[in-house]
Amino acid sequence: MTRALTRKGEATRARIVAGAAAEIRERGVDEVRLEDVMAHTGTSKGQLFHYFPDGKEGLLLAVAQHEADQVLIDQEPMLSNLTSWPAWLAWRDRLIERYLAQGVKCPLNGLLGQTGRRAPGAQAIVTGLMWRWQTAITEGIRHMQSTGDIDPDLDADRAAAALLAGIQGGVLLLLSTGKIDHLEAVLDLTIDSLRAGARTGGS
Amino acid sequence: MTRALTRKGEATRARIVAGAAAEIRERGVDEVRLEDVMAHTGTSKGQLFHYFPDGKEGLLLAVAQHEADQVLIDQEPMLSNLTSWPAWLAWRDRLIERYLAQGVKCPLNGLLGQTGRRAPGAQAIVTGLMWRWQTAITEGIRHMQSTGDIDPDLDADRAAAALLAGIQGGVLLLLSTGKIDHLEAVLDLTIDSLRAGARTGGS
DNA sequence: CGGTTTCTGGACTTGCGGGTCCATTTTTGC
DNA sequence: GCAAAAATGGACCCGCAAGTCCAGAAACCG
Repeated sequence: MTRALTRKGEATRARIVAGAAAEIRERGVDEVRLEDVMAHTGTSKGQLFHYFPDGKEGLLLAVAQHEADQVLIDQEPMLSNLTSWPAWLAWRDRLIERYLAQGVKCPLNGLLGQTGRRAPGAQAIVTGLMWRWQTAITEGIRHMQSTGDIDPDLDADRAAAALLAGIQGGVLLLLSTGKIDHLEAVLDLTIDSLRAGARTGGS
Repeated sequence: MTRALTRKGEATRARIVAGAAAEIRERGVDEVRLEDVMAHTGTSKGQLFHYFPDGKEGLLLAVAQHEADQVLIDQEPMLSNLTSWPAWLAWRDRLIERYLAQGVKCPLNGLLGQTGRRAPGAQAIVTGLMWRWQTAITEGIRHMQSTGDIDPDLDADRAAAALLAGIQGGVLLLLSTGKIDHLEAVLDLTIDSLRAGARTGGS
């Protein structure tokens, strides 16, 4: 049933999603009109509603999923290979570099709150993104515990939760203040803290 | 010049701001129509534009300021008295309790991104809030350093930045997932980390 | 090929909600 | 008490952008 898209159709659909995503990143969800998407992607209103029968709602949902996936892809291959301290630092550097580059034009900004309100399903997309993100961090910590680089008594899930929250807050503050300082501080201090109780262990 | 409000006028204005704030907390910025504010506060359109000549823009700005102030007030008197470990824990408990209670109905949700887009000045309000918040935390850390409860070599500003980011992210994740776990993890792990290098001193 | 489906373009409708206006009532200050 | 200023109520306007519709072009498939 989802079948019914020709080659050309699929290409157009993808073009719409990518274009809309870019437009939203640039100017914010509620500043982007369907008309803007049309202009930016060279499509007509008929096409928009052909590919997204639910209108803006559906389009926003597709964009949200697209952006959520991108957030994790941008952290690869580092995020899936947190197997040594240099690897952790490389990941840290990638995050800083990534968010410094995009500055205020953050996909999360569109996802959180804004998209969340409009599209009910967007909430699920955000939750899914956070879950995958945190899981990857947890696995990294577990691996380091298995090699003795992190205290095995540490609650990996809890530590990953705290780190993820720190990152989210750091990005949030980057959006508000324009400074990367918070994100840097969180990453550096948290990673240092993880290194602290290495094989010396204990209370 | 700002003078021109009678007793009654000031009361009405305050009623509008408080009512609009409540409405926005409940249903989100872009779900709240001027009409809703009117119904909820028992006012007419004429009044709204009488007190907020800039229309919705101005009203939103006033609401944002009101909510920003409230966020800090809700943390008092703990936030301004981080002078012992029990005090820190009391502050921690207040935060958890506060956010657990309000759950998804978070003023920040309205402030960040949403209001920020619409009202240019809202950005400044958020920045101001974060600055005041972080300053209070920094002072708490400095005080603990002066009593020897925290390693004096620690960069208080940086640590406060990280903690603030963690809190923001924790709240963000509370909004997304409905779980308080992230916020708890951040507070507990960060405070533990601050306690760690007490008077034993650094490396 | 030729019938069928999908794709594309764009004119048109519609409803919502912010903003304007002014007439009336209440308060203020002398 | 009385003019001036502020407060109130609500009818009206108006633009915008989402959504509808359909006719024609292109692509698919046997």
